[in-house]
Amino acid sequence: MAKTKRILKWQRDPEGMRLRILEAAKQEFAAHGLAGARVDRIAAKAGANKRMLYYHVGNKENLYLAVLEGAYEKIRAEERGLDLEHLDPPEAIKRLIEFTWNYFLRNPEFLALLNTENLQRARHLKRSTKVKSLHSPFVEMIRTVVTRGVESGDFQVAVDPVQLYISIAALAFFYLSNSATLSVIFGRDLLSQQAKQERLDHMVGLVLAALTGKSFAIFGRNKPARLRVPLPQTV
Amino acid sequence: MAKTKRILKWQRDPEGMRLRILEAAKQEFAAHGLAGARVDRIAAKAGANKRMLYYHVGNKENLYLAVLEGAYEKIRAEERGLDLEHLDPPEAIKRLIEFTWNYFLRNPEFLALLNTENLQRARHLKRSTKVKSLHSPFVEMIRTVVTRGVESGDFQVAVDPVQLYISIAALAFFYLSNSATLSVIFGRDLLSQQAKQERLDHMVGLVLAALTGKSFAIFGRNKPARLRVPLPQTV
DNA sequence: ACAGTATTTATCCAGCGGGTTAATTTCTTG
DNA sequence: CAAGAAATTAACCCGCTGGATAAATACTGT
Repeated sequence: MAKTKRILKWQRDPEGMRLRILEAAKQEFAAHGLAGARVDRIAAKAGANKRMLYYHVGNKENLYLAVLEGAYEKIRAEERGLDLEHLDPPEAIKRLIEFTWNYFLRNPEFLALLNTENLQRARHLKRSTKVKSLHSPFVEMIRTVVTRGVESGDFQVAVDPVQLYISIAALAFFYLSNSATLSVIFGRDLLSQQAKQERLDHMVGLVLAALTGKSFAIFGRNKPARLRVPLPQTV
Repeated sequence: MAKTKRILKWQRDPEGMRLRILEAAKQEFAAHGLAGARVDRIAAKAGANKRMLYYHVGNKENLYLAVLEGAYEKIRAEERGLDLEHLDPPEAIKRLIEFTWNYFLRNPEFLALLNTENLQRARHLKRSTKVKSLHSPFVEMIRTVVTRGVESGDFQVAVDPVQLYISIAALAFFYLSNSATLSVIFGRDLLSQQAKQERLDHMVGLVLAALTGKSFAIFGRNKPARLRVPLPQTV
């Protein structure tokens, strides 16, 4: 009784604390960049004390690197979960594009973190041994899919898998990462349900048309009728 | 004589000062983002005093917006200088891609500024009347080129010009903007002369193959031999 | 030459922000 | 249950940064 009757002010939970700090830091760094992020806000968001950040992770830059490494680990893990090797080549490429698109949609902080790190010219990434060992499984996957596609006659030409990987990422990444400025420039909401569906159709159509030589429109997921009207609303 | 013999401590040059401030600010904001930029560094780089920034442009945020507006004005001006309407459709698209690629290569600060502004969810762009009136001439240009291409039989399908514009920008923008992290991930220098040439060939090939249905490789600028070897260096 | 204005300089300051110190509380273990 | 280790808290420090003030200097019209 005497032992436990006292009300505890707090409980220990080092692992949980560390996770909450990293999650809060991810949000903060993604929302404000490295210089714009505020250590106090991270602490508050994590339901922690500012001192805890330094106790668990070190200083601000270490915290940032830990967040970045976590982000790469997460996407690589999900990428590994996808096995597309057994699909026929065009279908595999389509799935790959859809996965990339949906991952970026589900994890907008990932885009912001990458942009932030590129603003730093990958200064932190370079000193990370962890990230360098995380090869994307997609490059090898694309290589075998493309090879199979060429052999089966589905594809016209054997593209460099790295180039294709970058291009697929680019089509999705740029659209989402720059949706704010693009929406202002074009005066339309690029993140509406319809706009997103149109973008996905466009990306799949573009890449598969390039690979197969067959017409664009047939790859649209649904409502391909939209694509038959080439004179859309004024811009 | 008596008039001019005195050594001047400084000369007035309001326009020149303003230009130097904006140029220095562009470099600083591009290199460090909005929060990371230092007003003192901008002043030093401009060969000016910190007080001058406030005298000429107002506060830090106004300075940032002025830089952003200048960046958009500059690219729009160069875009207008290109008239592609008279070229045959595939050639016009190729030129468009080359221009975009080269502009980004020549103006890396532009990429960084856009990323910075997107991190702010276009907060500043939204309050700029100037930028909103700066429509890119490329969208209308693409629309007519695509229409002509479809009519002449060069192109398979009439794409939405906005989607195509975004895709072309994406292929170049992402590669260059993210070259730092991508170079670490892939363990190769994506900015070497050869890598840049390969990227340009790939982009032109991808887009034109998609539009025309013809094979990828034929659009390469030179050394198309590279593309015939589909099993490149290990990644 | 003189007065008034535009431009530039030197200096200051209040608050913010990352980081630190030291004390307090909880857990572990013998 | 005692005592040391681990985790957490509260309070403080101080350099830096954006911004402000006022004085000095250059230009302009009369």
